Parts: sequence; C-alpha cells; structure tokens
Amino acid sequence: MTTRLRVAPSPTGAMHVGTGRTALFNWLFARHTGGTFIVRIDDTDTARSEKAFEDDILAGLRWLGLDWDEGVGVGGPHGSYRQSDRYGRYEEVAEKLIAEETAYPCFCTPGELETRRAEAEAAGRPPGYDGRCRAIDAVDARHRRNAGERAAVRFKMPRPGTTEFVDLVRGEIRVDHQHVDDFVLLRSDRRPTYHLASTVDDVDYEITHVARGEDLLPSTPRHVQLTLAMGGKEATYAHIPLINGPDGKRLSKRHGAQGVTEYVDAGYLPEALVNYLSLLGWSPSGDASIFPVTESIRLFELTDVQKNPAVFDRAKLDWMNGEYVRALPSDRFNDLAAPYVEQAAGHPLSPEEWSRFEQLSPLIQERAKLLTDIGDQVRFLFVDHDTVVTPETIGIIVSFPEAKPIIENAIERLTSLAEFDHESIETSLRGMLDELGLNARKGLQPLRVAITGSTVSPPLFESMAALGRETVLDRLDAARSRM
RNA sequence: GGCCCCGUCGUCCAGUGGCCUAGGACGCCGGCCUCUCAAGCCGGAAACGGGGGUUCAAAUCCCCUCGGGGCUGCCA
Repeated sequence: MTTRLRVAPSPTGAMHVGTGRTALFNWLFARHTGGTFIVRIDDTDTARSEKAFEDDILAGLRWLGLDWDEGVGVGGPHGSYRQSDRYGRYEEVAEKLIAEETAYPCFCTPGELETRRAEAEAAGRPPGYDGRCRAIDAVDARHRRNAGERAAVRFKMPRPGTTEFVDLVRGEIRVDHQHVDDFVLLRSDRRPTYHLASTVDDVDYEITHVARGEDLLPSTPRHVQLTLAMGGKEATYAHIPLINGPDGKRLSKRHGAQGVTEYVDAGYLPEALVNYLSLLGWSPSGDASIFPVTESIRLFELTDVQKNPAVFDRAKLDWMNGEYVRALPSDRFNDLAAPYVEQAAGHPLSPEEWSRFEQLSPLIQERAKLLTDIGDQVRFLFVDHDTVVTPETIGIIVSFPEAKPIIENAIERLTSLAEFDHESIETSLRGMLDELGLNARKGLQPLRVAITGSTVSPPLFESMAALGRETVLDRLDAARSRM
C-alpha cells in the first residue's frame, strides 16, 4: 500500500514554524515511504481566511523545499484541494448522515448554547453540548427544517462507546465517548466545520497517515467516528508534540519570530531551518546534528518522534545556520550575499566595488552566522572617509597608546610600498610594530578603527588590500589630521 | 473543574533492566591559537521531578504524587 500524507494549513495567519515542522515530518515520511505528499487548504473559516496568508504559507513550503505531488497549485485527481470549493460535498455528506440517523439537525441557537454552557459550568457540569436536539424525532425535525427553521447539523456520537486507536508516536489511545459531545458538522449557514471538512477530505483523498499537532489529539475520536459513519477507511494517526517558547508556553508572538517568512528575512538558510526543525522532536540516531535532508528522508520514522514538546532554541538555530553558511560554495555565498552588500553600500555595486567585496568574501563567509550579518562587516568598503573617520572613531583611536606615531608611521610605510597587496602590507606593518616596539594586538587597533570605523572588523591586512592604497591613505590621513 | 497527553543537563537529542561513575550537540565558564571578531582546538560546570514498589540489578517495568502542556466553540 502506498502512503498518502497531507498537510492542511489554515490560511488564517502567516506560516508558523510549527506548521513548517508538521509539514516537514509529513513530507519526510511521504518521501521515506515513497508515498504521496499533498497540500490542501483548510479555509472553512471564511471570516479569518485570507488569500495573502495562503500565499505566504505556500511560499514558505516552497522555500523550505517541501515539494508536493498533489494539491493547491499542482492539481491532482481530487479537485481543487481548497475546501471552500467543496461546500457541496460537505453538505451532501451531512445530509446523508442525517438520513442514516448518525447525525441530526440541531435547532439550538448560539445564544442559547452560550447561556446553557455558562449554567453548566457554574453548576460544575461539563460545558459541552447537552444533546438536547438529539432527542427530537427525525420526522419532526424534517418538518421543522422544511418549514424553514434554521438548523446546524450535529454528529450523533455513539454512546455508550469508546474509540480506540494506535497513535504512531503515543501508542494506544482510548477515549470514552462520555467525554466527547455531539459536535457540529455543518453550521446553520450550511458551511462545514473543520471536523467535517477535514475528515471528508481525508476520506475522499484516501489519506493513509494523518500526522498533525498534538492539539488535535482530543478531537481524534470525533474524526475516527465520523470516518466510520461515512463508511471510510480509518487513517493511521500520529500526533506530534507542540513547539514551545523558552518559557514552556506554546510558541507565540511574544517569543519573537514564529513565522517562516521572518526567518527568511532574518537571513537564515532553508537547509539550516529544515535541519534544525527536523531535530525538534526527532533525531536520526547517535550524535549527528548536522546532516543533509536526504539523510533525514532515509532515516525518518514517525514512530521515532518524541512524545514531549520541544522548546524552540534560537541560539542553536543560529549556530547551525553558521555551519551551513560556512559550508556554502563561495560563488553561492557571493550570490546570496549580494543583496545585503548592496543594501549596506546603499547603491548597486559597480564591477570595481564588487571585486572589492569578492576579495574579502571568503573572510566574511567565515564570520557570518546569518546572511544579515554581512552588511555590517562590509559597509566600510563602500563609504567615504567622513563616514568612517568620525569624532567617535577619533575618540576611540586616541584612547590607544601611541596612536599618533602608529598612524604616521603606517602612512609613511604604506605610501612607499611597491605592491599594495596583503603580503606586502603585512610585512610592512609588522616592521612598523617592531620599530615602535608594539605587539600586534595593541599596535594594529588604531589602524583598524581608522580604516574600518570599528574595533571589530575582517582581518586588517586583507581589508586594506581590498580597499586599495588610495582609500586607505585617505582614511589614515583624515584620522591623523583630526586627532 | 472534567478529559487527554507529557516529564533525562538551561535547551535539543541518545539511552527501551546490567555496557550509565548517564553519552552527544547548542549555550555557558576557563584555557590555547590569534591583528580585532569569528572559526578551530583543549578542558569544565550542568540532568534521570519526588515517593513507594517489582527485581540479584531501574533513567529504563508498576503504582501514587507533584509539575507542565493540550482540549473542553456553529475557530482550526
């Protein structure tokens, strides 16, 4: 039997990293088993669904490299893969269940339900639906509906009864229907609820494995009973633990970035995020922590997924991203860096400016954790001396002992250099250090600040070579005259 | 409140009765290297929530307890 898995995001918000991880696990399992991965849009919440969110989610999936075989945008044998296109089908199922008396019309209004819920809670009774309309005779109910009375449709939860199923990550689960109320299938405006739409689609699309967030675990009995009532084949379930913030609470806005797009913008590489996410709740074996996604596909099993929730650790993601950035082929790194370099420069780069960057690029690559780190490291290459040699930087320069002789000596030596390359500069300036009796640690800092405007920079000799003699002397000169 | 799920270093994982004086990774601390910063190298602190059992032997099995999370909508 070939596996069919789906991810069914709801376009009521931007794509969350939790959605990304759930999608990743579904995708890994589909790829591991040679099955089919499907993307369906759960947009039955018409009030909150937005096309822009759908676009964000699809873009996020693509960015992560989670390609799908069937679904929105690629089509397939099951129609549009967008629930708002399938209202007719959901009504059809609901009516069929009413006819078979496994569902019934409910004439209670939202207001009535609300007051009864409040009463039940006050009295210490379970707040779920009390089943009032379940007792209405089917013929009477039909007359009332024919007469135009508004009704929702509720599922007749088999009672007494229990649902038992084997969850791939949690093992055997058993729930007494006593604790599951008669949930709404179709709203009184004829739109389906999540439970109906999702279950009907899973049955119609012949989904074999449903891997989703643990928050859906309590409603799984509803889904399996509904599936059975439809005469469908039960899927195998796997409930994946949620991702928490550092405080142990469900990951949310106050924990910082939670949208996949935010990670794109923050300069993360998709391979790094995928690698990191795959490790949240799962591990390939032993000690490996950096490994290609092909390795995850090879080894992934839903049964190996962790039961307990994981905390999203930004620091570890950052480290991992650095690993991936350093591992990039240099031309690939340059391509990725280009927009950040231009942004730092404030203008499109001329070929000459680009070659300045390229000279330094390997050293930048080693030092970048995030792509967004690049700008600050290269800005000094493209600005004029007034931006670098400011009153602030002069203040820092003069705070170093011997700053003045260092700068004067350097100007003299660099002016007379035959070749202005990294080796010549280094030889020359080390000669200066000897002459002044200074070690490199102390003696080079004033120059670094005068050249780059900061005490932290790429290696100095290479930076000078990339900048070119004229600019270097210009900055040193500006520094000397302002001290 | 009720129902369900979960509980190994700060964090993510390994560990499925003896190989555990509990292993790795991130982070943290210290050192080395070093022109700053990274990277790299070396070293260190750091956990089986608690209590009872079962067993020759328990992080691993059972019970209780405590703690955390989820659900409890005509949201998904």
